[in-house]
Amino acid sequence: MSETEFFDEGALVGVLTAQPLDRVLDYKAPEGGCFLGAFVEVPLGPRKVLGVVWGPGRGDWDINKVRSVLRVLDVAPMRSEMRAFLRKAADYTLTPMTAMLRLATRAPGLSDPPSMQKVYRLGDGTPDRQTDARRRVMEVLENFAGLSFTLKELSEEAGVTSSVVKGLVKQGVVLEQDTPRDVPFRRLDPEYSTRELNEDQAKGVQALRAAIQTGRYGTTLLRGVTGSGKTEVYLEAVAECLRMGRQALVLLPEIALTAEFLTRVEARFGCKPAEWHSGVTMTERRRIWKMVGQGGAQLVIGARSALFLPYQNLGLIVVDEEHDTSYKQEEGVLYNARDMAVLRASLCDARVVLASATPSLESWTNAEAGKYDKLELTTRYGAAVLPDMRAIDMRTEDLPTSSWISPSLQAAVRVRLAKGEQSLLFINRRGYAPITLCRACGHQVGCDHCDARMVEHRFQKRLICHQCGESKAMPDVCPSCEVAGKMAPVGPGVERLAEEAQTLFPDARLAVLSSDLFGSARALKEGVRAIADGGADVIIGTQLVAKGHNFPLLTLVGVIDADLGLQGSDLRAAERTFQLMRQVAGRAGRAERKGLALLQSFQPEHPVIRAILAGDEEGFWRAEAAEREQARVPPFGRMAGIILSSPDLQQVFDLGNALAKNDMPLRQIGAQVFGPAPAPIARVRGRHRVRLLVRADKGVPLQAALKKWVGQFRLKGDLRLAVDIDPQSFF
DNA sequence: AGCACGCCGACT
DNA sequence: GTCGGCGTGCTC
Repeated sequence: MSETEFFDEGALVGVLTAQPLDRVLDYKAPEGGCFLGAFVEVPLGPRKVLGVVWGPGRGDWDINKVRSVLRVLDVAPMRSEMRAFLRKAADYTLTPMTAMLRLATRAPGLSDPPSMQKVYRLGDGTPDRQTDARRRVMEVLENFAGLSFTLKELSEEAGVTSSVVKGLVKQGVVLEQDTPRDVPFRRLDPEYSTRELNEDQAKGVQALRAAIQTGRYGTTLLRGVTGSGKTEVYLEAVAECLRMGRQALVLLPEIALTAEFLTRVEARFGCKPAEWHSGVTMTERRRIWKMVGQGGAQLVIGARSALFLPYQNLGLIVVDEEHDTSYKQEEGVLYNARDMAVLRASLCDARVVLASATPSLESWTNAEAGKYDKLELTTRYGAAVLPDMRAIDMRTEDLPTSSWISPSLQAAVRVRLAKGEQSLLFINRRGYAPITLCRACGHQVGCDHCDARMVEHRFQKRLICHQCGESKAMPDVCPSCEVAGKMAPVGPGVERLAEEAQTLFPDARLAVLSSDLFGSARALKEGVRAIADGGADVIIGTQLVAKGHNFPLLTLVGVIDADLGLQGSDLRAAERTFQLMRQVAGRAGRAERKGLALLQSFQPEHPVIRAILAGDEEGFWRAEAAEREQARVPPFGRMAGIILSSPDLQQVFDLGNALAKNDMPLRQIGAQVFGPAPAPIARVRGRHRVRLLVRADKGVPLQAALKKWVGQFRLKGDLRLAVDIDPQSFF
């Protein structure tokens, strides 16, 4: 590629901005010229906006209207590989480039001058009068010589008010200096603390090291059952990457990004890595963005958006829990972080490690086909062993209505209680009851803005829509037939299960673990720790508990409804259930005690339940792969979803029908259209949503056909259309 | 995305 | 008469 790398002052340059004008805009290069990839500030209408010099100008805009780039920003220019990554990701997901750029500049104040802060250190003057407070300040500065303090840090450490420090500054005893706020992260030491590895782990580490040393792209699927020490293995891969002088990124599902994990990283490398997720402050975001771009951050631990940081020498991306569905962004830019990690790595000669106890069928298939290397950790760490897994056949259990804990499960819990061990009752439903029904007329309380049912949350004494967050008071009178006192909860949620457990085991200490019962991530973490330390005998939990916390006293897992997720037409339902069960089952008996997992099921002969119980992972994957291959669905075919939305129901259906009828561009590549049908949630925040599904064979130019197909229609008014490549949810 | 322009209903 | 509703169009 012969691209001009530098543009002289006045030359026509194309600038990509984050404004939703789907094209690169022409500007004149500023005074002093600019490099390709430079971050710049440009005038756009009455505003100044951020942009990136994307290439030579197109020259098709009235030259008299072309304005000049205002200035080049003082940040590292965007590397060509990053531009290629954004372009390819845009092509793959059918996302406008401007939206991609927005993802890549998700840090505030990039156009501000480097932010400065005042720091204080010891000078060589002596105070006119020595006081207690002044002595304490000087002691602190002497004890931590070489470190610099902010005013707040220093005065707090010394236990004085800030005026004491200011007074010392005036006399030259303490020096006040300006330093940049965005400082490099402390260097991580790959040799800081190495840990004894078992044979399996050592073999895995060796293979990963060799792979990283090649300095080439490649993907490794790292499979390891819960407790097999996956984290230790990939942290050694990180260490090797750091030794090579390259940067590393560890992606975690947002919920798994805990202080506990960061502490582990710190224990391995001697200091904390950069931490990137939605809860990080704006100043810290800007620091990370800038430092990643200039090599002042070696390791980022982050949620999926960390993939779009401006790494200058990325050598390794670890995607932990790669099967986790939260890697697929479901709003805004629809991308799957796992796939984008592979794309990005392939463009910058980095290694990818996909880690999971229960890989996605996509990754499993890629590994089987030899596209990914395979590493397996089979030995469990320490003395822990996999639990026994058995089904409880609910058809033969004697269970009154509105109860969900079968006699067999009750008996198992009682055994644990007698031995002082913990039991976990797992149910994948938040709230008290999923349905609130009027016993007089059959009316179900729904959300006013969405087509979702309102879920009763008894702790909060409200009905909540899990889609839009809308809540209302629990009605006493039926909103439909106006009969009073007939509203009744139907079905179990985690809160209701807790109620039942309390009645069944009145002397047991109960703990409910559900994400919405803790105000903050910190409170949640505290709660989990207290419970893990033995603060409860019976734990009732939702999805949340399936994510990697260690409960040493836990020896029984009871899955209330193992059939949830088997019904329906979701092509990944079986896979999800399998993964979830395996993970929850992985909780039991992580320490020395042998665990037991009991799955309550109305169809224990279902192949998925049978495969889980048999512990036959390979068998499950093979059977599932064969079914999908037969149906030519992912990963053996390709799918795309089209979501249309508008406040006007008629309008969305009209467009949906028009799309379905004018499907020539799709027929040309042999793809089929299904729908239009109401989307998984047919109404969200007052907008009606309709979905079409497209299925195509592998290897056909699906994106191009979709573009052509969708491009036939101009969207009027408030009508919106989103293309979702590789959709994850189907109803 | 913003922001201006512009064309129709109820107000001091 | 005009204040203001938000539909349409423009930004290099």
